[in-house]
Amino acid sequence: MTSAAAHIVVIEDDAVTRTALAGYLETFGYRVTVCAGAEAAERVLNQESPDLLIVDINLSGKDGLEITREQRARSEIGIILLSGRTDDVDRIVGLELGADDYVCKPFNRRELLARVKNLLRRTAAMRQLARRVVHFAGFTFDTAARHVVGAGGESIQLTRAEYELLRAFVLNPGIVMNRDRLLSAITHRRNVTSTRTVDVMVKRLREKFGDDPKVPRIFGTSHGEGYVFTAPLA
Amino acid sequence: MTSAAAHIVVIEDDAVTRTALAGYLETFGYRVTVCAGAEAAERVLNQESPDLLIVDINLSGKDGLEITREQRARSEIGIILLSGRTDDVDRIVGLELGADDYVCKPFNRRELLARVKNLLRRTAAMRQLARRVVHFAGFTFDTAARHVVGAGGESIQLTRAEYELLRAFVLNPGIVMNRDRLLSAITHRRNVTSTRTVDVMVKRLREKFGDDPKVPRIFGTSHGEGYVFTAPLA
DNA sequence: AAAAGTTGTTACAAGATGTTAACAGAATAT
DNA sequence: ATATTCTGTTAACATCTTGTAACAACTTTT
Repeated sequence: MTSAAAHIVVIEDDAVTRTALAGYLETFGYRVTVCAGAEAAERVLNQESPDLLIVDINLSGKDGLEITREQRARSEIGIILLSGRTDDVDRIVGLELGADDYVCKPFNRRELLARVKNLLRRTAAMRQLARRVVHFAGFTFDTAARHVVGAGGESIQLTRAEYELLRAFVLNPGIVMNRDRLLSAITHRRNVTSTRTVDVMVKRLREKFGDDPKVPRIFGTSHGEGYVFTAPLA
Repeated sequence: MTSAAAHIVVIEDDAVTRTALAGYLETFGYRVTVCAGAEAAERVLNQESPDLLIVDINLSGKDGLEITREQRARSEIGIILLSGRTDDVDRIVGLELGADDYVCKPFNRRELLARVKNLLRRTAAMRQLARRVVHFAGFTFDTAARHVVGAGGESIQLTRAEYELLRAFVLNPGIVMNRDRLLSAITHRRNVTSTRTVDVMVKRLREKFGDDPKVPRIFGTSHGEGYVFTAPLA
């Protein structure tokens, strides 16, 4: 598995399937966001960069095929289509639009999980090959090398958790993230309860980046809500 | 897409299906090698590095699942299983062994083609890595000759285990691998107790490549999870 | 302004990794 | 065949990382 929990977005208008699917995937440590329709999903897809999309093909409004076409045009995100019908045409059209997989309902959960795992393994290589370097507040953050260089060229060493946290921040600039979400980004253990861990990690990041908690330039506090990455990304 | 035609190996004991499939794929410009069984296929797989494997699950002798297991243990080649039966168990086992897809006979040719295309797109990034000679951090690693040359042209001698470990790293850049996985890459024993062996091997690799564990440029540590290859591949 | 709740900071214990040394078995040379 | 060298593994201990508790400082609400 890759380090941080993979983020899976489920777009499904049937509430029962939606909830069951999300619950099942969550027990395997994935971060799951559920959407009832294309509109809600697009907000998520525009703000974040999920790793995998599971889409019902028969949605009211914009359907699964349309979503597949749009997403594939702009990203290499993994796409699994769900369908109630065993319809050859739908399946072939979906696959030809670039969906990676097509699963018919009622589907076997274990099978879907295996497909999710395999597809995440495939897309992980692609995601990592696209080396991303981010600049902010004079720092240079190489996400692939897990490495930060300061304004003066000095190397800043990050621990694993600090790296994951910083990555979560720069992937979601300007978005307030609550502690649960940040925690799921930095921890690999399942049975963790304390969200105060996040506070401590943020403090440690602030220390390494010289950010004053009273006047934060990079890691802002949103009282009662969580933290935000506020530095301009260059 | 890569410039050269993708190479697809079809392993299928039914001559009719085999020929039809090969002919169909060839009309789309793929290079296709057909094999009636596992033995013939292994000769091809050992000599060349095909891009995709289409395997019938019910072969006499070594079956498709066994082939899947073996191939997945040593490469990231794309694998599509074919089956005459609509058997949930077979399908799930196949997928859990790491097969990328599972298609039931009689299959729709157009559907299979779409799946082949999609899978080749996914594995393209990985095939890029499977090159014989890899450059990183000033070193040149010839995977076939098991030989490394440093920036100054000096030869760096690797032991078998070190070579296997380095190979596992280079094939999975930027992906955190846990000790079990790394261990299975360097050892072929079954009854392994301690995974600390990996730590020692990583230390020795770091020594030979001049990588400081406190500021790792090549072999990164992911606390609580494992190790990552973080050097940019050129 | 006091109360309630939230966040910042510090210190510490548990857990994980880095490193060295030692050793048995495998490979190689004599 | 025997001696020698090399390799992979294990154990032990030093060092680093991480999660948590406790309390101080701060913010919001009443």
